[in-house]
Order: sequence, then C-alpha cells, then structure tokens
Amino acid sequence: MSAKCILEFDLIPMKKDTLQTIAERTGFSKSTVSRVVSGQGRRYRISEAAISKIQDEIRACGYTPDLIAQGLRTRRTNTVGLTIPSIDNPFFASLSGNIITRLKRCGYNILLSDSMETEENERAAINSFVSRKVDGIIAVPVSKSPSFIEGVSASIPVVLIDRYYENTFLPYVCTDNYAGARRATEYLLSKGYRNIMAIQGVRSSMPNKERVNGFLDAVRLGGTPDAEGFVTGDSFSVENGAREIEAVLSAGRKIDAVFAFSTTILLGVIRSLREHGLRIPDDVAVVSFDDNVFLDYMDPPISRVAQNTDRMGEATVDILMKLMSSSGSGGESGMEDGQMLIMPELIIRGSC
Amino acid sequence: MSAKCILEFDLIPMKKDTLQTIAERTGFSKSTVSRVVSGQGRRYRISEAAISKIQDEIRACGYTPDLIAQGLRTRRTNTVGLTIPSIDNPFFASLSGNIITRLKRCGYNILLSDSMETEENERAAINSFVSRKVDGIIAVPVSKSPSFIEGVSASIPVVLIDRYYENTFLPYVCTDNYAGARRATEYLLSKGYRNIMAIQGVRSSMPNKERVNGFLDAVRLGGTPDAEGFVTGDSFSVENGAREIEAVLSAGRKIDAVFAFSTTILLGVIRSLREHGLRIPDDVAVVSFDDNVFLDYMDPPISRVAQNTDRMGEATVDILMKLMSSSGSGGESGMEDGQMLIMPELIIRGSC
DNA sequence: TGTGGTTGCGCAATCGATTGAGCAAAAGTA
DNA sequence: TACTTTTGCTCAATCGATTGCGCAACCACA
Repeated sequence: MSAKCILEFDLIPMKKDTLQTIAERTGFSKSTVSRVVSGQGRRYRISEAAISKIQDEIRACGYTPDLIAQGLRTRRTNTVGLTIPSIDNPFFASLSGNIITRLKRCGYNILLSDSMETEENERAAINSFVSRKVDGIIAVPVSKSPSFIEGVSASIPVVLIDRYYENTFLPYVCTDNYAGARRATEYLLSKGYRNIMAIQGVRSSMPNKERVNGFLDAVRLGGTPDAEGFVTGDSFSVENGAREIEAVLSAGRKIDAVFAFSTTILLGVIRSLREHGLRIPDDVAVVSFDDNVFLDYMDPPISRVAQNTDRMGEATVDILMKLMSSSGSGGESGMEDGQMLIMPELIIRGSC
Repeated sequence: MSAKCILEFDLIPMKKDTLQTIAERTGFSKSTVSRVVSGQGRRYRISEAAISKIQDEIRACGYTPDLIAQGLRTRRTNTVGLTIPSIDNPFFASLSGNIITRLKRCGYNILLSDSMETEENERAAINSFVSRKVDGIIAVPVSKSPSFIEGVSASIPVVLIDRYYENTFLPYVCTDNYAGARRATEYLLSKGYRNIMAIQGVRSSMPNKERVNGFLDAVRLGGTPDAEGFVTGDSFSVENGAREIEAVLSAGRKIDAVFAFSTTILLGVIRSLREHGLRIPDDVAVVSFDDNVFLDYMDPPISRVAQNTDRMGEATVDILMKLMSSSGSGGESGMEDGQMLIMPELIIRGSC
C-alpha cells in the first residue's frame, strides 16, 4: 500500500522528462540534445565530451522521445494502417500476423481495424488512418468500388491484399485464384470424377470470380468430354455449403465431387453429406480452398488449395516499403510492378 | 494517365487544409474554428451565423483534424495498445477481434503487437505504446514477472487478459481455469472413466497451473476412490500431445480418457491415437480446452471447455474504460473490482 | 593585425490544434 | 449619461521535437 504510493510519486514526475529538461540538466540546448538522441551527434559536430555527457543523462533517466511530438514535426509516424474484413477468419489472422511481424522488423507499428465486411467500417478505418497520418496503408478491401481508396492513395501509399479491383492502378498482392481452382479441378478430373459441383462465395468478389473461371475452364478444356461441372452458392458461410448440398441431393442430381470455395463452405458440405449418410471420399470426393491445420485432422483429411500467406505478406510489405521510401504518394511507381499474383499450393489428402 | 495527374494535382494541395487555412477563408480565428469543429460552438457563445458558415466550409473542403497535433496538445490519443502472444492462435484472434470491435465502438483505435511469446518483444511493444502515448494498454502478458508492466501501469492504465500474476495489483480478466478443468474432469468421472490422463501446456503459466489443480482436485475429491488421474506434458503444441500419448501407450499404461489442455495438444492426441488404431470414444474418451468451430466437424465431434471470449473481451474493455476515465494511472481503482474470472462453458459432444 | 576556415553549439521558427484570459461592442440597468 | 453585464470573438501560450541559419571562439597563416 505505502509501497505503491512511493512508486507513484517516483514515477509520475520522472516521466516528465523531455528534451527541455535534459537540456537544462546537462547545460546544453534542446537542439544539441535532440541531435545526440537521434544519433546525429557526429554529423553535427557535437564534441565527444558533450555526446557522452548527454547520453549518460539519457540513460540515467530513461528518456524516450515523444513519438507524437516527433510525428507532428517530421510528418512521419512509423505507423501503418491495416484493415481486414474479419480477424476471426484464420486466413486473415495468419496474413495479419505475417504482415505485423515483418513490419515490426522494419520499425513500423500497426494500427489494426476489423471492417467486419462492411464498407462503412472500412471507410471509417481508412479515414482514421489518414487523420492519424499513417505512413502507409494495407487493406483487404470490402468496398465495391476502388474510388475512395484510390483517392486516399494519392496522398498515402496503399497496397491491397487478397482482394482487388479490375482497371485500377492500385498495387495489390493476391493468390492466383484462377490457377488454384483450375489445378484442383484438373486433379479431380484426373482422378476420374466426372460430376463436379463447385460452391462459391460472394459472387461479386474478384477472387471468387477467378475461382469460378478456373473451375469452369478446367472442366471445359480438360479433354474429358463426359465431364460436367456446375457452380452454385452465394456466400462464404457454413450455411451456404450445407444448403447447396441439401438442394442438390434433394433434387436428385448426381454428383461425385464437391469443390468448396472456402473452409467455411466446406464445413457446411461435410455436415450435410454426413446427415445424408454419404461418405467422403467413397460416395463424394471433396476439395476446399484455404489452408488450416485442422484440415489434416479431419476424417478423412481434406485436400485443399492452400494460399501462401507467408509469401503474400512478404510481397505486400516489400511493395509498401518501396512505395513509402520512394515518395509520399502511391502514384507512379505502383503501375509497373505493384500488382502480383502468388501461386497457391495444391495439397492432396484423403478426401479425393 | 493524364487523368491520374489531374487527380494528384487536385488532391495534394487540397489536403493542406488546417484550422489556419479555414480560419483565413472564413474570416474567423483559429480558436473559433477549433471550437466549432469540436462541437463546442454553443458552449463558447459562437453565433449561429458563424457556426454555420464555418461548418459549411468544413464540409466543403472535407477538413478533418490532425490527430497527431491534437494528441500532442491534449495528451490524449484515443488509442489503446494491445499485445498478444500470437495472432495465429484462434483463441487470441477471437479475443482480439472482440476487443477491437468494442473499443472501436467507444471511439478508440488499436495499436496491435504480436509478442510471439517472447518477453523481449513484449517489452519493446509496451515501450512503443508508452512513447506513442496510448491512453491504455491491454496485454496477454508473456513475461515471467509483472514488475515491468506494474511500472508502466503507474502512468498508463493496464488490464491483463487470459494470463495474470499472483500477488499483483494489476487488474485482469481470465477464464476460471480451475472451475473449467474441474467440471470437465468431473464429467468424465460421471461417465465412468477411471484412468484419466491430463496433458498440460507451459507449466509456469497461471492458467495451466489452475487447470492442473482443477483436474487433480476433481479426481481426488470426486467421491470415486477407484479413479486415477495423472498429469504430464510441458507445452501447448501438437508435438507435445502426440509425444505424451506415445509415451504412455508404449509404457503400457492403461488410460480410458485424455484431457488435452489446449486444442493444439488435442490434435497431437488425435493423431497419435489414430496411429495406434485406437478409436474415440470407444477405446479412449477425449476432452479439450478452448473452443473452435472445427471441433464440431471432427469425427467424432470433440467435447471441450470453451472459454467465453465474448465476455472476456467485454469485461476487459469495461475495466479499461473505467480506468481511463477515472484517472491517468491505473493505481487505486484496480484493486477492488479489477480482477475477475469468467466462467467457461462445458460443451459436450461425441468424444466422451 | 587582418583574413579565412573550422569547430561546437544555440536561436527561434515550425508542425497543427487547444484553451484560459481578455477585449471591444452591444445590450441592459439605474 | 454612466455603469454593468452579456455577447462574440481573438490573442498568444502551449504541447515536445526538429532543423536551417548563424554566431562566437579558436586556430592557421601571411
């Protein structure tokens, strides 16, 4: 009790040190102290004696620059804003973790916002990033149109990830969804499956469109004229997966394989198939999009198109760092090399 | 191309507006504009005419206060620092999502740091929070000792979550790990299981210790004198789960139930049991700690002690808000009502 | 002694917003 | 008319760090 009081009396006044107080205590000016603190002593010809005296004092009182004041003066905050649709989604969690770790290594802190898939939250988050003068923004965009983000990118570098827009100069990093879906479908065909059902997510999103294209191209161009494929569904949810299986089975349509476009859809598929007494892969084969450690522990383990979150995070941070160092705005340099697709990995397990 | 140039010329100068420029354009002073912007016009007797003229101009040019400058002047940043051991862990992801959403509702932004279970990263993150003048800190601490965080809490409110320390005045919100482990074990006993193996995680952590206590108390005080329970293992990892099962089986020890102290441990257990051809729950029953949607889709679905991340997030944010509004420091008020345990839910499925 | 160069450091403006104090004009009161 | 009160707004200091410019002291050299 009394110990705590002493603690507070010790700490609260102690925290008051600033360039000014250190200057007074060492007998130098704020300017000199500032230059020593930022390690620019030699460059500004501060004497060795002065440097070490000031450094001693700094160490003694544990001084740390006020990053708010610094940010005001320098217009750099060493902060990056990150907005994602849902941190609960393991794919985004993995992506975020990767990005956060890499940016920390570069000396940046992260302002994180969860847009919960709404455009309103996304705009609010990005506006907040702008007002907070972040040095850069990484976004998994949920808005239909890129125009708002394009406007922001005129003054702050922006990199999109996972989702993107057609006809935009905004740099992005995405999985090659077309290639992933096509490869997985071709694998199913090569194993002899002929009636393949794909269950898609949000139809308007680019990744979903690309997956549909990859799936349909594989079926059409696969060289197996007896193959049939169809696409159904409309959201990345468990219910969507279950509902669509239900619909197909009760319509009596024949299927021997299902391609779920997300792990959530997959769960619905599994539930519904089980309820109908259908076994995987004997009655129906299953492939999914997205990776997750649990998929290896299902019975049977699930084959899947695994997005490489590690490389996606790496590429995103690389691009952003380049943009941030080259200029204040994302303008020119994004056009040439800022848009890239990461190849996903097809992981084969017992489900097909 | 030329369109983009026009865009930039349009936007970059536009972003230059500040209280000063708006003051000049409307003919009032910075003070007056500031008061109107912050909605204090009436309180400071600004005339209706002036208010609406200024508001029109603000809307016209899309002015937004510079939060860095505001933070410097007011010493409030409307920002909370959050540090967790690993965003990849679904439990922490869920907790973070909850906290972020709630804090946003209260007008706070989040600086997120992933300490990757190292004390060094944790200290760096918290120091950065302090330098950035966050209004409060929420931490899932990984350090052995609370002293560093206690020091910080003298000047900034801190709330711990999930993990905590003995003999500290720091406020915390945790699952009642003792009660959760005890209830799950009692359930196993009630179903007739008599040789129960518990596989624990990091031994020094409080949650783990409490789970061990709850488990052992249930076995000892359960009123079933023929029951036997033992605890083994040393980390929250898949490998730990597999290794301990392996060891027990190859030692020929008889077990009819396993209590895994985390989902990762559970996965190792499942893998190892399968490799030995043992079936769940017929040969060995299984219960786990932590919730996850996948557990319902395993075969069989896994019984578990589900931590209530929703209530934990709610309680944490409530406590922090109270601390932040009551005073600058976390000092006194944390003692009485700042330490609370949240009861977990026992979810029964087919694994036991 | 005068000129020029170097060394070592301080002055003061600046970033953009906030806020207590205060002032001029208008309105009210006696 | 003189005095007080209210209205409506401005002034200027402040938060803490950065940085271009410049000055004094010292040395070298002729």
